[in-house]
Amino acid sequence: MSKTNIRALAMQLGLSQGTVSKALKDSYEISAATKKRVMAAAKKLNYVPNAYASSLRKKKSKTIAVVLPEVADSFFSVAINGIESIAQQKGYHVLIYLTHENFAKEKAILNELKSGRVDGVLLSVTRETKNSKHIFDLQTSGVPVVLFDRVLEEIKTAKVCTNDFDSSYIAAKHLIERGCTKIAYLSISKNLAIANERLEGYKKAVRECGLLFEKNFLVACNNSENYNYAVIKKLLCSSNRPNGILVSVEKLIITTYQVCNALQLKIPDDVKVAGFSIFPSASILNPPITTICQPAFEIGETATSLLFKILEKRGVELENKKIVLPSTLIVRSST
Amino acid sequence: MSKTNIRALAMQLGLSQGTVSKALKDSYEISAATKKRVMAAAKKLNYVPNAYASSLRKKKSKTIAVVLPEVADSFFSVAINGIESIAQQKGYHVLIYLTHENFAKEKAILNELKSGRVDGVLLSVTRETKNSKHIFDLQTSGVPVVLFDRVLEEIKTAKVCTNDFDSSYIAAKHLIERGCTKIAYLSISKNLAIANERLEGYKKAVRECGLLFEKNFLVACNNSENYNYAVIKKLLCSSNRPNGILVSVEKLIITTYQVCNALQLKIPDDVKVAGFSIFPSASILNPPITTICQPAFEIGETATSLLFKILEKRGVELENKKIVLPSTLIVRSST
DNA sequence: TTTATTTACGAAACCGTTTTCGTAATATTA
DNA sequence: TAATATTACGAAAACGGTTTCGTAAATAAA
Repeated sequence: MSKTNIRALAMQLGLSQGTVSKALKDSYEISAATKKRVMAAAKKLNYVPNAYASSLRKKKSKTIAVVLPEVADSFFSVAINGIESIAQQKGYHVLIYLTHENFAKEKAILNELKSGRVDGVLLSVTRETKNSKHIFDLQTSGVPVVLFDRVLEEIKTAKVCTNDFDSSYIAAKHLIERGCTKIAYLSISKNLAIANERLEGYKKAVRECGLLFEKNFLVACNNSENYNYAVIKKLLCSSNRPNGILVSVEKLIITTYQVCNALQLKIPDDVKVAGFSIFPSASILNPPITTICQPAFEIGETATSLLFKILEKRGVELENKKIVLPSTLIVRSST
Repeated sequence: MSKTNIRALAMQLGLSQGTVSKALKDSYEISAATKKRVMAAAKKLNYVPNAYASSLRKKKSKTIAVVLPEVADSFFSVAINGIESIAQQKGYHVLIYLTHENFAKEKAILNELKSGRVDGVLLSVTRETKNSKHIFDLQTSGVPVVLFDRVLEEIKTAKVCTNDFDSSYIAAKHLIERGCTKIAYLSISKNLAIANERLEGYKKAVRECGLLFEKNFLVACNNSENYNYAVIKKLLCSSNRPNGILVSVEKLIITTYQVCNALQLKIPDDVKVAGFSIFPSASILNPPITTICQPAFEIGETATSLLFKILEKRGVELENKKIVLPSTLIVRSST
């Protein structure tokens, strides 16, 4: 066990605890000579201060929490990298919590985070989250929350996301320019603001261009791969088959391609496909897929930086602003 | 602020702190009536115990750390899912630290973890890690460490990994069966045990089959995409071009495909390619790639379960065993 | 030389829990 | 009824740091 606590260290040195504590923090109250002695002894005894004792007294944990739906998706993996890189650089620790798209879990986790365990929270809500009371409660308990990617407008705080409406609109337009006349839209959630933005962007493009709009072109997918496969297959087998598909979420791209392969539909000849994705393998798919590529790393970084601005009290007033980092349409041979 | 601490709660109820504390933990010392009263008041005042005060007193943090090279890779993303799912189920918190393949960082992180911040550590070492003193030090300071995927044999502890040697051997054999006579091997590290296992598996297959073995078939890649692209290109432009490639790490698969496209080399006609990967998109690549698929989720789960067995002191003696979860070769059209 | 100031440190309170131990009040047994 | 056991709670000491405040000694100013 790391038996050397500050008391033992002080004993060894013939100093008081307080003096040792101050010396280690390079306090002006302590003479240079003493500091040197203390540092040397600390190193020799391999003294590592107890994190929780310190946090308890200082009421600062040097820890943030990241709460997100899942990490299997490329987007969140990369976002975590952005978050961790800033946090590590600031000397902060990162707790990670997965909600698995389960609202009750999100609520329970946020409630637990009132325990003083973290100084701040980065949150991307579940697909089920409609109500925001649990977030508000956490905020009023004194824990700042920054929302990223899947944000909730009604919460007053900093938010970082991408231009879902515009990029969806642009992608749909692109499909239309490439000759698509019947465009289907694969969605994953009805509650999510982000999902609605994408849907509305798509709708706007379709409306503007006077395309005919079949109700069954709006395909609601869920968490079940089998279900999604079936429902996409049904879409592509229908008499009124779409000749373009806008896929609003990464993993559905794979399913879409698989269905096309199974049905021997040629992309882009029979159907053109574009999707929201940051697949590193986008360029080597068959065919390479046109993607709306989200700045995942930057979103993570930016959200974390904003949180730290609050934590470091540089500007207390930076609340309730929304930062939009643009996605980019990368055209490849699937359209 | 969450002002309600246990003292305030006790005051409100006209009880002592100790009594309230015990009541909340359903101690036998407290009458049923009092418990009920306390629970009700706690709920009403939205009392959430301070995590660090509790940890400090109990000398248990209910927290584990996951230290790994990076999370951009599919493997680690999925492993984290496995880890988090077990941890959450046990009521533990998960701290995540990325070393970015930097040994000094790994050392610093592990040293910091002597602070009592965590009860245990799950570690997958960096590509640079040769020395294991820092791990040993952490262990002797009383923090159990379980290694996963990228393990270090010399450390006495539980280890969870996959059968890198065998699966590499099998994959190389497979390439040979498919007619490859000149097989290159793309590697990423010289230190890593796991990398060496894979290399040796490959070598064994090549040797067994009496294939000619060019020194330049062993291609050492690194973290730089540009470098890797160049070096793979050089390999495929050489007069003695290989007709099979075994790719030992996921992200190099993409580079390999890109180089083949650029050089207009047909997979699998001109070169057959197989690689270690858990790409969800493996089946829709051009062409679908034959992969050695690692049980990432299970590795994460198993490592975490082992750690909890130590933490919960069920069997103190479960040290120094290595659990091998087999990978599976999934043959697709790239070979 | 006397007074004011600065320097360098120690004593002790404090952060918010948990846990040990002691003890009235009540219940049980002899 | 007296002796013993049990029940239900309170007082106080931890846990290991940090921080406030007080104060001798050293130094500077008058």
